[in-house]
Amino acid sequence: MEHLLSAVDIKVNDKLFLKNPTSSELGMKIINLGIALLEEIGFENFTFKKLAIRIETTEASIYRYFECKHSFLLYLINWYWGMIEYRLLIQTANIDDSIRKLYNALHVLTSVPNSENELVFQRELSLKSIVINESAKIYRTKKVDKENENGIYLAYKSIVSRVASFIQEVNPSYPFPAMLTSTIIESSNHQRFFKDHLPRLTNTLLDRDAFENFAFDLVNKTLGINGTK
Amino acid sequence: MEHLLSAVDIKVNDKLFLKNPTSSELGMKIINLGIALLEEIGFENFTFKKLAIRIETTEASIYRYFECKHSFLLYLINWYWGMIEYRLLIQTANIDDSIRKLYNALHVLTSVPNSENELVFQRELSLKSIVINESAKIYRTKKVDKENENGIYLAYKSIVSRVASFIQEVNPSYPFPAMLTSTIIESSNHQRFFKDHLPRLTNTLLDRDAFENFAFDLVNKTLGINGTK
DNA sequence: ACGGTAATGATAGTGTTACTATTGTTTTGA
DNA sequence: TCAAAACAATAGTAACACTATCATTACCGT
Repeated sequence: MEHLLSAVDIKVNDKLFLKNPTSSELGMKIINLGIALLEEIGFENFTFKKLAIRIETTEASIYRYFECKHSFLLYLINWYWGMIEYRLLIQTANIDDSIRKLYNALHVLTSVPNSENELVFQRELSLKSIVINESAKIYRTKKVDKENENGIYLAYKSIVSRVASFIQEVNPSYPFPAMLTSTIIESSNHQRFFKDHLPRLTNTLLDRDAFENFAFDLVNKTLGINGTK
Repeated sequence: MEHLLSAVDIKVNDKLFLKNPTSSELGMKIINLGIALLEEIGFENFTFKKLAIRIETTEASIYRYFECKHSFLLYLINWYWGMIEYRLLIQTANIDDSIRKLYNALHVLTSVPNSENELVFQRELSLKSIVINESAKIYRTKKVDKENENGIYLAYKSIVSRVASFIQEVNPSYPFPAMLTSTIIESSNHQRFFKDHLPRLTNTLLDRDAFENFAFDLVNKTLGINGTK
Protein backbone atom coordinates (compact mmCIF):
# COMPACT_ATOMS: atom_id res chain seq x y z
CA MET A 1 0.00 0.00 0.00
CA GLU A 2 3.06 2.24 -0.20
CA HIS A 3 4.10 4.51 -3.05
CA LEU A 4 0.58 5.39 -4.05
CA LEU A 5 1.34 9.06 -4.10
CA SER A 6 4.63 8.97 -5.86
CA ALA A 7 7.37 7.02 -7.49
CA VAL A 8 9.63 7.30 -4.49
CA ASP A 9 8.94 7.27 -0.83
CA ILE A 10 9.08 10.62 0.84
CA LYS A 11 9.23 10.49 4.59
CA VAL A 12 7.13 12.97 6.48
CA ASN A 13 7.69 13.76 10.15
CA ASP A 14 5.51 11.27 11.99
CA LYS A 15 4.36 13.79 14.53
CA LEU A 16 2.15 15.22 11.82
CA PHE A 17 -0.26 12.30 11.68
CA LEU A 18 -1.93 9.91 14.07
CA LYS A 19 -2.00 7.09 11.58
CA ASN A 20 0.11 7.08 8.46
CA PRO A 21 -2.21 8.00 5.59
CA THR A 22 -0.04 6.26 3.03
CA SER A 23 -0.75 2.99 4.79
CA SER A 24 -4.36 2.58 3.66
CA GLU A 25 -6.74 3.28 0.87
CA LEU A 26 -8.80 5.64 2.97
CA GLY A 27 -5.65 7.48 3.97
CA MET A 28 -4.69 7.98 0.34
CA LYS A 29 -8.15 9.23 -0.47
CA ILE A 30 -7.86 11.75 2.33
CA ILE A 31 -4.63 13.01 0.83
CA ASN A 32 -5.60 13.01 -2.81
CA LEU A 33 -9.09 14.40 -2.48
CA GLY A 34 -7.93 16.61 0.37
CA ILE A 35 -5.39 18.26 -1.91
CA ALA A 36 -8.07 18.82 -4.52
CA LEU A 37 -10.54 20.27 -2.04
CA LEU A 38 -7.94 22.51 -0.43
CA GLU A 39 -6.92 23.89 -3.78
CA GLU A 40 -10.54 24.47 -4.69
CA ILE A 41 -11.87 26.26 -1.63
CA GLY A 42 -8.80 27.37 0.36
CA PHE A 43 -7.78 26.57 3.91
CA GLU A 44 -10.31 28.90 5.59
CA ASN A 45 -13.26 27.15 4.01
CA PHE A 46 -11.79 23.67 4.18
CA THR A 47 -13.31 21.40 6.81
CA PHE A 48 -12.98 17.70 7.55
CA LYS A 49 -16.75 17.52 7.30
CA LYS A 50 -16.72 18.68 3.67
CA LEU A 51 -13.83 16.35 2.88
CA ALA A 52 -15.64 13.45 4.52
CA ILE A 53 -18.69 14.05 2.36
CA ARG A 54 -16.57 14.21 -0.77
CA ILE A 55 -14.78 10.94 -0.11
CA GLU A 56 -17.91 9.34 1.30
CA THR A 57 -16.61 8.69 4.74
CA THR A 58 -17.11 10.35 8.11
CA GLU A 59 -15.41 13.13 9.99
CA ALA A 60 -14.49 10.68 12.73
CA SER A 61 -12.59 8.49 10.28
CA ILE A 62 -10.49 11.39 9.07
CA TYR A 63 -9.73 12.37 12.63
CA ARG A 64 -8.19 8.95 13.07
CA TYR A 65 -5.46 10.01 10.63
CA PHE A 66 -4.98 13.67 11.45
CA GLU A 67 -5.35 15.48 14.72
CA CYS A 68 -6.74 18.60 13.08
CA LYS A 69 -6.85 20.40 9.78
CA HIS A 70 -3.81 22.41 10.73
CA SER A 71 -1.76 19.21 10.98
CA PHE A 72 -3.20 18.01 7.71
CA LEU A 73 -1.97 21.11 5.90
CA LEU A 74 1.41 20.90 7.62
CA TYR A 75 1.64 17.29 6.50
CA LEU A 76 1.04 18.24 2.87
CA ILE A 77 3.49 21.13 2.99
CA ASN A 78 6.12 18.96 4.59
CA TRP A 79 5.56 16.38 1.94
CA TYR A 80 6.06 19.07 -0.69
CA TRP A 81 9.36 20.20 0.77
CA GLY A 82 10.47 16.60 1.04
CA MET A 83 9.80 16.27 -2.65
CA ILE A 84 11.72 19.43 -3.46
CA GLU A 85 14.65 18.14 -1.48
CA TYR A 86 14.51 14.88 -3.36
CA ARG A 87 14.56 16.73 -6.65
CA LEU A 88 17.37 18.93 -5.40
CA LEU A 89 19.42 15.86 -4.59
CA ILE A 90 18.93 14.38 -8.01
CA GLN A 91 19.62 17.57 -9.90
CA THR A 92 22.82 18.31 -8.05
CA ALA A 93 24.27 14.85 -7.67
CA ASN A 94 27.60 14.12 -9.37
CA ILE A 95 28.09 17.66 -10.58
CA ASP A 96 31.53 19.06 -9.95
CA ASP A 97 31.08 22.58 -11.26
CA SER A 98 29.84 24.66 -8.33
CA ILE A 99 28.11 27.20 -10.50
CA ARG A 100 26.29 24.56 -12.52
CA LYS A 101 25.21 22.94 -9.26
CA LEU A 102 23.85 26.21 -7.94
CA TYR A 103 22.04 26.91 -11.19
CA ASN A 104 20.37 23.53 -11.10
CA ALA A 105 19.33 24.10 -7.52
CA LEU A 106 17.88 27.50 -8.42
CA HIS A 107 15.95 25.95 -11.24
CA VAL A 108 14.41 23.44 -8.86
CA LEU A 109 13.44 26.21 -6.47
CA THR A 110 12.08 28.72 -8.94
CA SER A 111 10.63 26.92 -11.93
CA VAL A 112 7.15 25.61 -12.39
CA PRO A 113 7.65 22.08 -13.60
CA ASN A 114 5.81 21.51 -16.84
CA SER A 115 3.69 18.45 -16.87
CA GLU A 116 5.42 16.75 -19.77
CA ASN A 117 8.91 15.93 -18.67
CA GLU A 118 9.62 17.43 -15.28
CA LEU A 119 6.64 16.34 -13.27
CA VAL A 120 7.83 13.52 -11.10
CA PHE A 121 4.80 13.23 -8.86
CA GLN A 122 1.07 13.23 -9.16
CA ARG A 123 -0.70 16.29 -7.86
CA GLU A 124 2.54 18.17 -7.68
CA LEU A 125 1.13 21.28 -9.30
CA SER A 126 -1.87 21.31 -6.99
CA LEU A 127 0.42 20.87 -4.04
CA LYS A 128 2.62 23.73 -5.23
CA SER A 129 -0.36 26.01 -5.45
CA ILE A 130 -1.40 25.00 -1.94
CA VAL A 131 2.08 25.78 -0.67
CA ILE A 132 1.96 29.17 -2.39
CA ASN A 133 -1.46 30.08 -1.09
CA GLU A 134 -1.64 28.53 2.33
CA SER A 135 1.75 27.93 3.87
CA ALA A 136 2.15 31.39 5.36
CA LYS A 137 -1.07 30.83 7.26
CA ILE A 138 0.29 28.00 9.33
CA TYR A 139 3.92 29.03 9.57
CA ARG A 140 3.09 32.33 11.17
CA THR A 141 1.21 31.03 14.13
CA LYS A 142 1.72 31.15 17.85
CA LYS A 143 2.31 27.40 17.57
CA VAL A 144 5.39 27.82 15.41
CA ASP A 145 7.96 27.53 18.19
CA LYS A 146 6.51 24.34 19.58
CA GLU A 147 6.28 22.86 16.10
CA ASN A 148 9.85 23.83 15.43
CA GLU A 149 10.90 21.92 18.54
CA ASN A 150 9.15 18.88 17.11
CA GLY A 151 11.24 19.12 13.97
CA ILE A 152 8.40 20.07 11.67
CA TYR A 153 10.54 22.52 9.73
CA LEU A 154 13.54 20.29 9.23
CA ALA A 155 12.78 19.61 5.58
CA TYR A 156 12.58 23.29 4.77
CA LYS A 157 15.68 24.11 6.80
CA SER A 158 17.60 21.34 5.17
CA ILE A 159 16.83 22.72 1.72
CA VAL A 160 17.93 26.18 2.73
CA SER A 161 21.19 25.01 4.21
CA ARG A 162 21.94 22.79 1.24
CA VAL A 163 21.51 25.60 -1.26
CA ALA A 164 23.31 28.01 1.05
CA SER A 165 26.30 25.68 0.97
CA PHE A 166 26.28 25.77 -2.84
CA ILE A 167 26.33 29.54 -2.64
CA GLN A 168 29.30 29.42 -0.34
CA GLU A 169 31.14 27.16 -2.72
CA VAL A 170 30.62 29.67 -5.50
CA ASN A 171 31.47 32.72 -3.44
CA PRO A 172 32.97 31.95 -0.02
CA SER A 173 33.04 35.56 1.01
CA TYR A 174 29.36 36.30 0.45
CA PRO A 175 27.99 36.99 3.94
CA PHE A 176 24.30 36.11 3.53
CA PRO A 177 23.94 32.71 1.85
CA ALA A 178 21.01 31.45 3.92
CA MET A 179 19.19 34.75 3.69
CA LEU A 180 19.60 34.84 -0.07
CA THR A 181 18.31 31.29 -0.36
CA SER A 182 15.25 31.72 1.77
CA THR A 183 14.51 35.03 0.11
CA ILE A 184 14.48 33.34 -3.27
CA ILE A 185 12.29 30.49 -2.07
CA GLU A 186 9.76 32.77 -0.43
CA SER A 187 9.89 35.30 -3.20
CA SER A 188 9.25 32.60 -5.76
CA ASN A 189 6.07 31.73 -3.96
CA HIS A 190 4.69 35.17 -3.36
CA GLN A 191 5.62 36.44 -6.80
CA ARG A 192 3.57 33.65 -8.28
CA PHE A 193 0.70 34.64 -6.05
CA PHE A 194 1.06 38.27 -7.04
CA LYS A 195 1.19 37.30 -10.66
CA ASP A 196 -2.22 35.69 -10.43
CA HIS A 197 -3.91 38.21 -8.19
CA LEU A 198 -2.02 41.49 -7.99
CA PRO A 199 -0.06 41.54 -11.24
CA ARG A 200 1.06 45.14 -10.95
CA LEU A 201 3.31 44.10 -8.12
CA THR A 202 5.40 42.06 -10.51
CA ASN A 203 6.98 42.37 -13.92
CA THR A 204 5.71 39.06 -15.15
CA LEU A 205 2.86 40.03 -17.39
CA LEU A 206 4.43 38.76 -20.56
CA ASP A 207 6.97 36.20 -19.60
CA ARG A 208 6.11 32.87 -18.08
CA ASP A 209 9.62 32.40 -16.75
CA ALA A 210 10.09 35.99 -15.61
CA PHE A 211 10.59 35.03 -12.03
CA GLU A 212 13.19 32.47 -12.86
CA ASN A 213 15.07 35.04 -14.93
CA PHE A 214 14.78 37.56 -12.13
CA ALA A 215 16.18 35.09 -9.63
CA PHE A 216 19.10 34.05 -11.85
CA ASP A 217 19.96 37.66 -12.52
CA LEU A 218 19.81 38.41 -8.81
CA VAL A 219 22.06 35.54 -7.86
CA ASN A 220 24.54 36.09 -10.68
CA LYS A 221 25.03 39.72 -9.83
CA THR A 222 24.93 39.29 -6.08
CA LEU A 223 27.56 36.59 -6.13
CA GLY A 224 29.58 38.19 -8.90
CA ILE A 225 29.08 35.39 -11.42
CA ASN A 226 29.57 36.37 -15.05
CA GLY A 227 27.56 33.49 -16.25
CA THR A 228 24.68 32.84 -18.54
CA LYS A 229 21.92 30.63 -17.35
CA MET B 1 -11.75 63.48 17.57
CA GLU B 2 -9.28 63.11 14.70
CA HIS B 3 -5.55 62.50 14.92
CA LEU B 4 -5.77 60.37 18.01
CA LEU B 5 -3.69 57.65 16.48
CA SER B 6 -1.03 59.77 14.92
CA ALA B 7 0.42 63.14 14.20
CA VAL B 8 -0.89 63.17 10.67
CA ASP B 9 -4.05 61.89 9.17
CA ILE B 10 -3.71 58.70 7.23
CA LYS B 11 -6.65 57.88 5.03
CA VAL B 12 -7.78 54.31 4.96
CA ASN B 13 -10.06 52.92 2.27
CA ASP B 14 -13.55 53.49 3.60
CA LYS B 15 -14.81 50.13 2.40
CA LEU B 16 -12.90 48.63 5.29
CA PHE B 17 -15.12 49.98 8.02
CA LEU B 18 -18.81 50.55 8.61
CA LYS B 19 -18.23 53.53 10.84
CA ASN B 20 -14.94 55.38 10.93
CA PRO B 21 -13.19 54.27 14.11
CA THR B 22 -11.13 57.45 14.30
CA SER B 23 -14.37 59.39 14.76
CA SER B 24 -15.09 58.31 18.33
CA GLU B 25 -13.53 57.33 21.57
CA LEU B 26 -14.89 53.81 21.39
CA GLY B 27 -13.54 53.51 17.86
CA MET B 28 -10.08 54.52 19.02
CA LYS B 29 -10.24 52.04 21.86
CA ILE B 30 -11.10 49.32 19.38
CA ILE B 31 -8.04 50.19 17.35
CA ASN B 32 -5.58 50.70 20.17
CA LEU B 33 -6.58 47.79 22.34
CA GLY B 34 -7.29 45.73 19.24
CA ILE B 35 -3.70 46.16 18.10
CA ALA B 36 -2.46 45.12 21.53
CA LEU B 37 -4.70 42.07 21.67
CA LEU B 38 -3.86 40.99 18.14
CA GLU B 39 -0.16 41.21 18.85
CA GLU B 40 -0.64 39.24 22.04
CA ILE B 41 -2.70 36.29 20.89
CA GLY B 42 -2.50 36.27 17.08
CA PHE B 43 -5.26 36.49 14.50
CA GLU B 44 -6.48 32.90 14.92
CA ASN B 45 -7.27 33.37 18.58
CA PHE B 46 -8.43 36.96 18.27
CA THR B 47 -12.19 37.45 18.57
CA PHE B 48 -14.39 40.52 18.89
CA LYS B 49 -15.80 38.92 22.01
CA LYS B 50 -12.40 38.93 23.72
CA LEU B 51 -11.73 42.46 22.53
CA ALA B 52 -15.13 43.60 23.79
CA ILE B 53 -14.38 42.22 27.24
CA ARG B 54 -11.02 43.94 27.30
CA ILE B 55 -12.38 47.34 26.40
CA GLU B 56 -15.50 46.82 28.48
CA THR B 57 -18.00 47.07 25.71
CA THR B 58 -20.05 44.53 23.76
CA GLU B 59 -19.49 42.53 20.62
CA ALA B 60 -22.42 44.28 18.98
CA SER B 61 -20.79 47.66 19.47
CA ILE B 62 -17.61 46.57 17.73
CA TYR B 63 -19.62 45.17 14.87
CA ARG B 64 -20.98 48.65 14.29
CA TYR B 65 -17.47 49.71 13.28
CA PHE B 66 -16.17 46.66 11.47
CA GLU B 67 -18.02 44.09 9.43
CA CYS B 68 -15.83 41.25 10.63
CA LYS B 69 -12.43 40.58 12.10
CA HIS B 70 -11.01 40.06 8.65
CA SER B 71 -11.89 43.66 7.76
CA PHE B 72 -10.47 44.85 11.03
CA LEU B 73 -7.09 43.31 10.26
CA LEU B 74 -7.19 44.63 6.71
CA TYR B 75 -7.91 48.07 8.11
CA LEU B 76 -4.87 47.95 10.36
CA ILE B 77 -2.62 46.65 7.62
CA ASN B 78 -3.84 49.30 5.23
CA TRP B 79 -3.22 51.90 7.85
CA TYR B 80 0.32 50.59 8.23
CA TRP B 81 1.03 50.82 4.50
CA GLY B 82 -0.46 54.28 4.44
CA MET B 83 2.00 55.23 7.13
CA ILE B 84 4.93 53.70 5.24
CA GLU B 85 3.92 55.64 2.16
CA TYR B 86 3.78 58.82 4.18
CA ARG B 87 7.27 58.18 5.50
CA LEU B 88 8.46 57.33 2.01
CA LEU B 89 7.18 60.67 0.78
CA ILE B 90 8.96 62.60 3.47
CA GLN B 91 12.24 60.74 3.14
CA THR B 92 12.42 61.14 -0.62
CA ALA B 93 11.04 64.64 -1.05
CA ASN B 94 13.33 67.27 -2.52
CA ILE B 95 16.16 64.86 -3.16
CA ASP B 96 17.71 65.15 -6.58
CA ASP B 97 20.22 62.36 -6.43
CA SER B 98 18.42 59.21 -7.64
CA ILE B 99 20.65 56.86 -5.75
CA ARG B 100 20.25 58.76 -2.51
CA LYS B 101 16.50 58.72 -3.04
CA LEU B 102 16.49 54.98 -3.58
CA TYR B 103 18.65 54.41 -0.53
CA ASN B 104 16.32 56.43 1.62
CA ALA B 105 13.37 54.48 0.29
CA LEU B 106 15.11 51.20 1.02
CA HIS B 107 15.82 52.33 4.53
CA VAL B 108 12.15 53.07 5.08
CA LEU B 109 11.20 49.64 3.76
CA THR B 110 13.79 47.56 5.53
CA SER B 111 14.71 49.16 8.83
CA VAL B 112 13.06 48.72 12.15
CA PRO B 113 12.52 52.24 13.38
CA ASN B 114 14.05 52.70 16.78
CA SER B 115 11.79 54.27 19.28
CA GLU B 116 13.96 57.26 20.01
CA ASN B 117 14.10 59.33 16.88
CA GLU B 118 12.43 57.54 14.03
CA LEU B 119 9.13 56.52 15.52
CA VAL B 120 6.55 58.88 14.14
CA PHE B 121 3.44 57.09 15.33
CA GLN B 122 2.18 55.41 18.41
CA ARG B 123 1.91 51.65 18.27
CA GLU B 124 3.96 51.54 15.14
CA LEU B 125 6.14 48.70 16.33
CA SER B 126 3.15 46.63 17.37
CA LEU B 127 1.56 47.29 14.03
CA LYS B 128 4.71 46.25 12.23
CA SER B 129 4.79 43.00 14.08
CA ILE B 130 1.14 42.41 13.20
CA VAL B 131 1.90 43.06 9.54
CA ILE B 132 4.80 40.62 9.70
CA ASN B 133 2.87 37.88 11.42
CA GLU B 134 -0.62 38.18 10.06
CA SER B 135 -0.78 39.86 6.69
CA ALA B 136 -0.17 36.73 4.66
CA LYS B 137 -3.24 35.20 6.27
CA ILE B 138 -5.62 37.68 4.76
CA TYR B 139 -3.84 38.48 1.52
CA ARG B 140 -3.83 34.90 0.37
CA THR B 141 -7.51 34.29 0.51
CA LYS B 142 -10.18 33.43 -1.99
CA LYS B 143 -11.50 36.93 -1.30
CA VAL B 144 -8.39 38.62 -2.64
CA ASP B 145 -9.69 39.34 -6.13
CA LYS B 146 -12.86 40.96 -4.91
CA GLU B 147 -10.94 43.02 -2.39
CA ASN B 148 -8.54 44.09 -5.07
CA GLU B 149 -11.47 45.36 -7.12
CA ASN B 150 -12.49 47.44 -4.14
CA GLY B 151 -9.09 49.08 -4.09
CA ILE B 152 -7.95 47.55 -0.84
CA TYR B 153 -4.41 47.02 -2.07
CA LEU B 154 -3.89 50.47 -3.55
CA ALA B 155 -1.65 51.65 -0.71
CA TYR B 156 0.65 48.67 -1.09
CA LYS B 157 0.68 48.92 -4.87
CA SER B 158 1.42 52.59 -4.72
CA ILE B 159 4.47 52.00 -2.55
CA VAL B 160 5.76 49.35 -4.90
CA SER B 161 5.34 51.48 -7.98
CA ARG B 162 6.92 54.48 -6.31
CA VAL B 163 10.05 52.60 -5.31
CA ALA B 164 10.10 50.81 -8.66
CA SER B 165 10.23 54.20 -10.34
CA PHE B 166 13.24 55.16 -8.23
CA ILE B 167 14.90 51.96 -9.38
CA GLN B 168 14.23 52.84 -12.96
CA GLU B 169 15.76 56.27 -12.46
CA VAL B 170 18.90 54.65 -11.17
CA ASN B 171 19.09 51.96 -13.80
CA PRO B 172 16.64 52.41 -16.69
CA SER B 173 17.57 49.13 -18.30
CA TYR B 174 16.90 46.90 -15.30
CA PRO B 175 13.96 44.75 -16.35
CA PHE B 176 12.38 43.84 -12.99
CA PRO B 177 11.94 46.96 -10.86
CA ALA B 178 8.55 46.07 -9.39
CA MET B 179 9.58 42.49 -8.73
CA LEU B 180 12.74 43.62 -6.95
CA THR B 181 10.77 46.06 -4.84
CA SER B 182 8.07 43.67 -3.74
CA THR B 183 10.67 40.99 -3.11
CA ILE B 184 12.50 43.30 -0.74
CA ILE B 185 9.33 44.32 1.06
CA GLU B 186 8.11 40.77 1.52
CA SER B 187 11.53 39.46 2.28
CA SER B 188 12.02 42.10 4.93
CA ASN B 189 8.93 40.84 6.67
CA HIS B 190 9.54 37.14 6.50
CA GLN B 191 13.22 37.44 7.34
CA ARG B 192 12.22 39.20 10.52
CA PHE B 193 9.80 36.40 11.25
CA PHE B 194 12.45 33.79 10.56
CA LYS B 195 14.90 35.64 12.72
CA ASP B 196 12.58 35.30 15.71
CA HIS B 197 11.33 31.79 15.11
CA LEU B 198 13.49 29.88 12.64
CA PRO B 199 16.86 31.63 12.89
CA ARG B 200 18.80 29.07 10.92
CA LEU B 201 16.96 30.26 7.83
CA THR B 202 18.71 33.60 8.07
CA ASN B 203 22.16 34.99 8.68
CA THR B 204 21.04 37.48 11.25
CA LEU B 205 22.10 35.92 14.49
CA LEU B 206 24.60 38.57 15.39
CA ASP B 207 23.67 41.67 13.52
CA ARG B 208 20.55 43.64 14.24
CA ASP B 209 20.66 45.34 10.86
CA ALA B 210 21.68 42.28 8.90
CA PHE B 211 18.61 42.36 6.73
CA GLU B 212 19.09 45.98 5.86
CA ASN B 213 22.69 45.26 4.87
CA PHE B 214 21.59 42.27 2.85
CA ALA B 215 19.01 44.36 1.00
CA PHE B 216 21.41 47.20 0.24
CA ASP B 217 24.00 44.77 -1.03
CA LEU B 218 21.39 43.08 -3.19
CA VAL B 219 20.17 46.30 -4.72
CA ASN B 220 23.62 47.77 -5.24
CA LYS B 221 24.89 44.74 -7.06
CA THR B 222 21.70 44.04 -8.96
CA LEU B 223 21.50 47.57 -10.28
CA GLY B 224 25.23 47.95 -10.74
CA ILE B 225 25.68 50.72 -8.20
CA ASN B 226 29.19 51.09 -6.82
CA GLY B 227 27.96 52.88 -3.80
CA THR B 228 28.28 52.64 -0.10
CA LYS B 229 25.19 52.83 1.97
C1' DA C 1 -14.25 -22.15 9.79
C1' DC C 2 -13.10 -19.45 14.02
C1' DG C 3 -12.04 -15.85 17.04
C1' DG C 4 -9.73 -11.69 17.80
C1' DT C 5 -8.17 -7.30 16.44
C1' DA C 6 -7.99 -3.28 13.83
C1' DA C 7 -10.38 -0.20 10.70
C1' DT C 8 -14.34 2.05 9.56
C1' DG C 9 -19.27 3.75 9.73
C1' DA C 10 -23.15 5.92 12.02
C1' DT C 11 -24.79 8.95 15.13
C1' DA C 12 -24.81 12.19 18.75
C1' DG C 13 -23.02 15.67 21.45
C1' DT C 14 -20.00 19.83 23.19
C1' DG C 15 -18.01 24.26 23.49
C1' DT C 16 -16.61 28.07 20.64
C1' DT C 17 -16.83 31.21 16.93
C1' DA C 18 -18.70 34.68 14.07
C1' DC C 19 -21.94 36.76 13.60
C1' DT C 20 -27.44 38.98 13.70
C1' DA C 21 -31.53 40.83 15.93
C1' DT C 22 -34.09 43.23 19.34
C1' DT C 23 -34.94 46.32 22.72
C1' DG C 24 -33.89 49.56 26.08
C1' DT C 25 -30.81 53.34 27.86
C1' DT C 26 -27.62 57.06 27.52
C1' DT C 27 -25.27 60.77 25.10
C1' DT C 28 -25.08 64.61 22.28
C1' DG C 29 -25.55 68.28 19.41
C1' DA C 30 -29.04 71.55 16.96
C1' DT D 1 -35.20 70.33 25.05
C1' DC D 2 -35.99 66.94 22.00
C1' DA D 3 -34.82 63.88 18.40
C1' DA D 4 -31.41 61.18 16.55
C1' DA D 5 -27.46 58.68 17.10
C1' DA D 6 -24.63 55.79 19.85
C1' DC D 7 -24.17 52.36 22.95
C1' DA D 8 -25.37 48.45 26.35
C1' DA D 9 -27.66 44.20 27.39
C1' DT D 10 -29.36 40.10 26.12
C1' DA D 11 -30.61 36.40 23.25
C1' DG D 12 -30.23 33.63 19.45
C1' DT D 13 -28.24 30.98 15.20
C1' DA D 14 -25.59 28.28 12.05
C1' DA D 15 -21.28 26.58 11.26
C1' DC D 16 -17.00 24.83 12.98
C1' DA D 17 -13.65 21.93 15.29
C1' DC D 18 -13.60 18.64 17.45
C1' DT D 19 -14.85 14.15 21.01
C1' DA D 20 -17.34 10.02 22.43
C1' DT D 21 -19.78 5.86 21.89
C1' DC D 22 -21.08 1.88 19.84
C1' DA D 23 -22.16 -1.07 15.94
C1' DT D 24 -20.33 -3.18 11.74
C1' DT D 25 -17.04 -4.94 8.57
C1' DA D 26 -12.51 -6.60 6.90
C1' DC D 27 -8.59 -9.01 7.67
C1' DC D 28 -5.27 -12.38 9.83
C1' DG D 29 -3.30 -16.26 11.81
C1' DT D 30 -4.49 -20.79 13.51
